[in-house]
Amino acid sequence: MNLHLYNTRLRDKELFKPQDPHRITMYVCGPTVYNRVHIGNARPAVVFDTLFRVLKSLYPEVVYARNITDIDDKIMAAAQASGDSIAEVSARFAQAYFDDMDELNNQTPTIQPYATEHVPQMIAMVERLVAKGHAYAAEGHVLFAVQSMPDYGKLSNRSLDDMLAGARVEVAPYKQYAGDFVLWKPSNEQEPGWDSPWGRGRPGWHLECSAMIETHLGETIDIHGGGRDLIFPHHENEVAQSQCAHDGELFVRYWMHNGYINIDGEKMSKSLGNFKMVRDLLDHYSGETLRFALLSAQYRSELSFSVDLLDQAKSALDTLYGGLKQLQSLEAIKPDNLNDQPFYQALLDDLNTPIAIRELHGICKAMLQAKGDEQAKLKGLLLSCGELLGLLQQQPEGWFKQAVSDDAISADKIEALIEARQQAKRDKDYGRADEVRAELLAAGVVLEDSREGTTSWRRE
RNA sequence: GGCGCGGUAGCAAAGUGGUAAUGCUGUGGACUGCAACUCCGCCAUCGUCGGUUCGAUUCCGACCCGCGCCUCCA
Repeated sequence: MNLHLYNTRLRDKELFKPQDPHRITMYVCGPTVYNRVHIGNARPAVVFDTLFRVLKSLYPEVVYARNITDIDDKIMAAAQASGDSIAEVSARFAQAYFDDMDELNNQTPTIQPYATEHVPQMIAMVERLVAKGHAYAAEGHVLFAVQSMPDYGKLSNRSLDDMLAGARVEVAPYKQYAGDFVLWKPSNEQEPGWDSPWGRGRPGWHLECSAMIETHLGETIDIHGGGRDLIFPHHENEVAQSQCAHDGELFVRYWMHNGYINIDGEKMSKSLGNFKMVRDLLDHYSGETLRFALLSAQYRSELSFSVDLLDQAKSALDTLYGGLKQLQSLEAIKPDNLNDQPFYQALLDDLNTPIAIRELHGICKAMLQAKGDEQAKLKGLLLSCGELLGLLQQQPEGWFKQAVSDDAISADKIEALIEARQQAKRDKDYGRADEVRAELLAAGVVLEDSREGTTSWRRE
């Protein structure tokens, strides 16, 4: 079983060879908790959760860490605006993030470290960088000297000269070189801060990840993931800090970056204001529908996000759950492994989820045509494959009857109307029967009569 | 200016040097009291122009268009 992954570091797909096949280490950049996350923030969570599942199917132990950044100027601003403390704001939005990620069927990462719980490690790392000549203190700040690292810019494939030519860099007076970035910055009395050798202050943006990776996963990790927009400066600077602190030891073996979610051809982002909050989408679509939509494109591709996309995801899931519903009473026979399955092969090829989903449909179709044990095996296969994607794990009845919005018609009322329609049908009063069906359809409920005369229902 | 990505049916999205998966939608039919579900069938020549090749959507070149990063960003 060979897993191939696209490695940003090499700009090529390559065979995944872990450092230690008994213990895989993966780190993914989590949110800065100053507000609710949008669907673009959810993409890496879903993508790397899927990778987490695949890795667990291949290796005995996978340590997956996803951080919570709970100290940041944006959190300070949010706290100021709301009147709550920084701790209250970050705790509230961290919990909101966990809730949203749960809704999307993401498994809980092995470790969810908080930046504020690793400040001593960050300070220690800065001290080491200063001692090794890679960083310098100036006016209460400590800066990383990018020119001290020959390979700086390698991950993002850019040279120092080119970067500065872009000229969006604000050159602070305390910088020795325009491209140097902040490791530590001073805090005033109103701002949160920690005592350090350079005075009371707080860490720069990139430092936390380096410190938490070192603390929990070691100097060299197998996989580091995040959105494409983090390649520079965030990940480039993480590499710089970590490798220089570790005397050049390789920091990350496989760098993985997911593409953006686009709306009308443009990147969804907070600065453009064209984002959709996960929470708001959940008012209209189930978490599983959102997850399916996010997996409908290969993770490195951009994904065109729209109401259409979500409707399509919902319909596709209806088809798959519809197949499972037909065989509800059939006991599934789970496969021992998925090794020979095209579905699995697709995922092992850099998480080709569109092909994996195609295979899901193929298995479902084959399942409905099969008989006996073969059918039970295909049902088990479909469920096992679905599990690897974090899909199809609920009862079909539950899928079809879940009410997504609060003002949906109740199940009791639906049942009552169905009984009224059954009576009308018995009376051959088809006009009345159709009336009831139209009434329910208007409320978003579709009726399905069976050959036996029973009627089941589902929400659209 | 530097670096990079992409243009495939109405929508979404794979893929391959030998005339293009899959899903959704639409549509024809079977089934149904009528529907829904299900089943059978139909619906693209892959941005443009050149080149290489027996043959290119797939390789090369040019061009057009769109998008991204260049210290807020998943």
